[in-house]
Amino acid sequence: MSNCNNVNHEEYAEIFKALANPNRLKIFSRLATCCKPGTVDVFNPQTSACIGELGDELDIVASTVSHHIKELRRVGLIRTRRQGKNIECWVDPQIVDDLRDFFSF
Amino acid sequence: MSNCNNVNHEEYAEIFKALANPNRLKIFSRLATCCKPGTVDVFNPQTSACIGELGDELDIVASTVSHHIKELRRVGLIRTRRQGKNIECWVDPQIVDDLRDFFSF
DNA sequence: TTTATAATTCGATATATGTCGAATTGTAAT
DNA sequence: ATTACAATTCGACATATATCGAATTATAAA
Repeated sequence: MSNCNNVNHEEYAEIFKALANPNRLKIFSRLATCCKPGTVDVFNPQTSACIGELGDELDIVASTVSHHIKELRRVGLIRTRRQGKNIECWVDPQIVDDLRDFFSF
Repeated sequence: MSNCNNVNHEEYAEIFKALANPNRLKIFSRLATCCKPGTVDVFNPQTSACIGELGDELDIVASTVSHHIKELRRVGLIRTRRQGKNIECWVDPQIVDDLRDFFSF
């Protein structure tokens, strides 16, 4: 269960680049967190959010949030689906496990 | 032992930025890995390396390695000390634990 | 003291990024 | 069909970054 360097560094560098911007990191944390009031499970669907919500919470305009979401999605950190007028965003539990493993040398 | 968002996002964004470059990520992995032949412990001092070694292994000129090392050091991912003509570089075990915790939501 | 080796700093350049506002597209409600 | 709301795309700008080679500095050996 340890990394031991059998890892695609290019791919992980891309992932870390996605987490290297404070706003994107906040978005990711916001979507992954288990501490939001009203949530019980780690990856409770309740922790999902849409572009507008995220923009309001972080005080960024929608176009910028959209851009960040695209980037997080590109590297596989989050998933999205349209739900009516909104785009629902959530974190893929698998990637969090992978990242924890990355740091198990 | 879980992150739960009580975290300085600015600080971690800086750390991830340092890991966002393939060459820096390789340097970090190289220094942190437990799989190098001849090493037994996770953070065995044998896994340390100097600028020249790292440059040879990754085929980058010394000035670039030096620059990357400076950056990794700045954000606390590695430590260094001068040993004669060489600069010895190694990974601080604590930061690896911190990073694993970061992904324990 | 001179020479050799390792690392750092400096200057230059090309490339990428974050952010915004305006215009556009997609979806639902009236 | 019109209106309203949400998200995306586009264009622009300013800022940051990765990399190299040349020049410099630090340390050790002859």
